[in-house]
Amino acid sequence: MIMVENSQSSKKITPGVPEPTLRRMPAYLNMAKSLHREGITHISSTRIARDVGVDPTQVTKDLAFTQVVGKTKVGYAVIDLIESLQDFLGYKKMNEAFLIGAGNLGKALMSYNGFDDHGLKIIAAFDINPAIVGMEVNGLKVLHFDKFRDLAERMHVSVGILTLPAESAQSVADLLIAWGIKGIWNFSPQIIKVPSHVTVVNTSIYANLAVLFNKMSTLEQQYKNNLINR
Amino acid sequence: MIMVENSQSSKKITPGVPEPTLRRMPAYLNMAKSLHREGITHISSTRIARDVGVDPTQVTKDLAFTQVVGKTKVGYAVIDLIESLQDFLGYKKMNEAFLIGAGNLGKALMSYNGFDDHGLKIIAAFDINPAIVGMEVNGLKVLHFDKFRDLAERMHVSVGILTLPAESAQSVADLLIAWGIKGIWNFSPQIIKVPSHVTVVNTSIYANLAVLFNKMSTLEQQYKNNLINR
DNA sequence: CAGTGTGAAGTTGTTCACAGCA
DNA sequence: TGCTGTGAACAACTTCACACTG
Repeated sequence: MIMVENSQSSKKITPGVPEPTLRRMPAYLNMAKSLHREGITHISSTRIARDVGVDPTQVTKDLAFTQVVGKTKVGYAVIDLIESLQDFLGYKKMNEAFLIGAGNLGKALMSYNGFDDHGLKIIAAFDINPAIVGMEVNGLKVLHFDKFRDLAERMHVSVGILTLPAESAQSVADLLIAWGIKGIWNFSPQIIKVPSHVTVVNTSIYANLAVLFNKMSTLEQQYKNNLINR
Repeated sequence: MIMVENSQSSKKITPGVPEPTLRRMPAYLNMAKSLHREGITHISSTRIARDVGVDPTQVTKDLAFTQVVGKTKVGYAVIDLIESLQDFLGYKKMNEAFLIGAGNLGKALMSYNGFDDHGLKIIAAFDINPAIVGMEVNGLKVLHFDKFRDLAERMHVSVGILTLPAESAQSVADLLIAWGIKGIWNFSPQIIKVPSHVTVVNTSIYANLAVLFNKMSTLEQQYKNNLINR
């Protein structure tokens, strides 16, 4: 048995799970859950692959990260899969979050009840707009951002959700980091920079639109070319 | 001047723009816009790179897709950049969209006024929940999904936005496609499958959470290891 | 033989190195 | 010198091929 311990000079210690893998996992989990509801107990990576639309080997390799083991011929036990994935994705321990910017998107996230089962709990929301401060959304009152420091010191919150305009994203992020936040979920189009001990995930709505439009027009173009070329 | 026309047998006609590139472009645009507001007229890829947090060469290569040309020593003209990017990203022509599923997220997207400048206009919203049908959100009435077919036939809508539960995502997508939609923006955790002439972009909120949590705990782990190893 | 698991090959995207320019 | 632009090296991710297992 060969085991390479990458103990080269401090460049990269943990290889980490590939991001594409992480992005696929919720889809596997979702599928496993619906199979479970249907009473199906076992599933092969081949079938997961077909239903989710990726390569079977990919599924196998992805699942290997969760340390679930499949039985040859039978496949994976659906319950094991659900457990392993939930565990791996960190849906079991609760991460408490502050949300900054209670505009449309912010309010939507506050109203979103699906987070509870996915390891995230928004425990306070902030804004600076007087028209918004004081509003109650889904049982959560929107506080003035002034109060942030106070609360951040008392409660040990790990995640900051930024649903605010691009202009203020970086400066608010800096404050969050100074006050001890470990992860930032950034919904603004401004890509923010953070020190290496902090994690950011950028979920820009416009990035997705960009991909959608571009692919649509590429396809259209391709279709036109085909018509001409034949 | 060399110009390679990839006219090899019909395997891939258009190479297409790399998806990561597309995802970065809105950030460049955002930056260019804020420079423009500050009255800055020229910017180098080196500086864009530093501010956005990617490699300078990457920026150059990304921008090359938009056909914008930079001047040596000076950089790119900010106005050109804005124009080229907006054009490239398809923010100039309007794509009309139907939104299906007017729950929290659906309503949030309906209230989101930023789409107008980004080439997307939601012209109708549908649901089947009687408690939601008939509501008015941001000047748009939520219709019963029954009405969809009728409207889809009359109006030539290109984009469908799915903000509905995983269970119904695939079946609704199939209907949309049958009725002529060209692109689907899927917010449900169910990865949906479509014929090759239709584009899908999956924007699962949980996929992002998964990445955030995993990276956070990897970092934490790494930090602990370092403490021990030294 | 239908399925897992894995090393090797292939593909895509990123970073490096450097030529050319003002 | 500071910058664009590009071909070549590199790294990450995906797909292929196949050994193994019940």
